[in-house]
Amino acid sequence: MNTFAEENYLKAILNISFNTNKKVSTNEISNVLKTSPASVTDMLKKLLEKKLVKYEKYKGVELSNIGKQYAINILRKHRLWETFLVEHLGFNWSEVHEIAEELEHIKSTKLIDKLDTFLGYPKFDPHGEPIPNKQGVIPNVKSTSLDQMEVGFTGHVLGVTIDDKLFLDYLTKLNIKIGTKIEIIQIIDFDKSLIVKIENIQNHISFDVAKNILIKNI
Amino acid sequence: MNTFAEENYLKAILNISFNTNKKVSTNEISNVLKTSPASVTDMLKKLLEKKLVKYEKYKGVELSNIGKQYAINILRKHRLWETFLVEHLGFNWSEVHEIAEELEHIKSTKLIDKLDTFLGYPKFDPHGEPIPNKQGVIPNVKSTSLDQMEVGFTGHVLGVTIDDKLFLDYLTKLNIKIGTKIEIIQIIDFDKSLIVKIENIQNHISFDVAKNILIKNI
DNA sequence: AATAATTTTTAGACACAACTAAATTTATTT
DNA sequence: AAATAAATTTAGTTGTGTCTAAAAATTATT
Repeated sequence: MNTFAEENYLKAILNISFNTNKKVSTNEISNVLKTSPASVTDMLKKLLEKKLVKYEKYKGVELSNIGKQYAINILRKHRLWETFLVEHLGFNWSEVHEIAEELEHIKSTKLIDKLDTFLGYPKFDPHGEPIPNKQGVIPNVKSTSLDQMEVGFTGHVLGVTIDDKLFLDYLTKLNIKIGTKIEIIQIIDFDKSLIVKIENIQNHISFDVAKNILIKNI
Repeated sequence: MNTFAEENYLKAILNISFNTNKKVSTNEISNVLKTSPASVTDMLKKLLEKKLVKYEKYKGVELSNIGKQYAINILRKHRLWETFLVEHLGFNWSEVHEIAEELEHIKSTKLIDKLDTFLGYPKFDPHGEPIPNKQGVIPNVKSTSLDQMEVGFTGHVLGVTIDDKLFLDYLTKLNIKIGTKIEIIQIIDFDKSLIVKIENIQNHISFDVAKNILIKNI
């Protein structure tokens, strides 16, 4: 079995390379995990030793097949617990990340499978992120971030791509949640910020916010 | 905040001294936690430093008020999680201990209070053990272990005092669970073992087993 | 292509929590 | 009361996972 620290490194590597599939740099990992680059190098050696990553000095890392399996399993646990916290314990979507960061390290496979059953095999977590199934298969939906769309576009929020309290609380204040209908009224050329209509109220949101909101891609 | 290891020591000290209220020895702790006595001494020094225990070299330990609060809170978390696992996820009472040993270290107070609410503020866990409330108050029921009773006694099982898989699986095989009616038919003088009637079937149980079964004390 | 800047790794330390072996203290016998 | 036994503590190591400072490798710039 792996330690918490090892699991957090695997998860970080998976997250960083999720869309790009490119090798991950030492610095990127140290930024995500808020540790020193030296610590990252130390850990990468350990993970290489355990054959959880493919790693060459100065050349970056990627997950091995086994490492990826582990990482996806942690993601599965994280997202199932988040679903439980929101749907059954009454947490709101901005509060659950930190708690799930701890719960995701609970080892029992039987536990997570029973939790999955209890929750009714959900495919998406409270942030719209896909939940890997027992076999590690991640449901995929074609989605696009809001910043890619043009003036006049109308669609519904599918999910968000970051799980940060400040961000989620801000969205909540804007009345944006999963399923919310959004219409793009105007795009400001200068900073690419957007004026959008949500529940018949106009709001001005930054490019950075739009980039982290996913909408259905027809 | 305290580490997992510290929390396990606090819990062990609480468990060992629960009924007696006497000081706990280094050896007792090392037996419970399956570590060396030397490790226990090291940790006791650390806990003393943090004012979580009262400890004098060679004289044994006891919990300080703060230490006791922490320990009771861990007990509360352990037992609430066990209740969740049995009542909502469909585990049986012999499977939940190991998992709860991990879950009890999840930090969030809000989580445990919401779990408590979700479960309906249970007073006893699946083994009949009392669950401390948010204030750390432990419900007390007057109970006696089965070995204290005499031939002819009839009563109902209130709970068990150890949370060991082998023991609980054995009880399950004997058809003993919480609420089960037990009648003492005979006590063997030689080894203090008991012949008991459970669901109209006679069984022979050892003194050791009887000692760990609690029955109502009228 | 040489130099500068950046990134990454190595070297050396440290805190935590465990260990074994040896020394010390306390308890029990004789 | 002295000798023996048992329990406990100290001393010295080890494995994780982190750190800082310095060295080495890679990338970017002139």
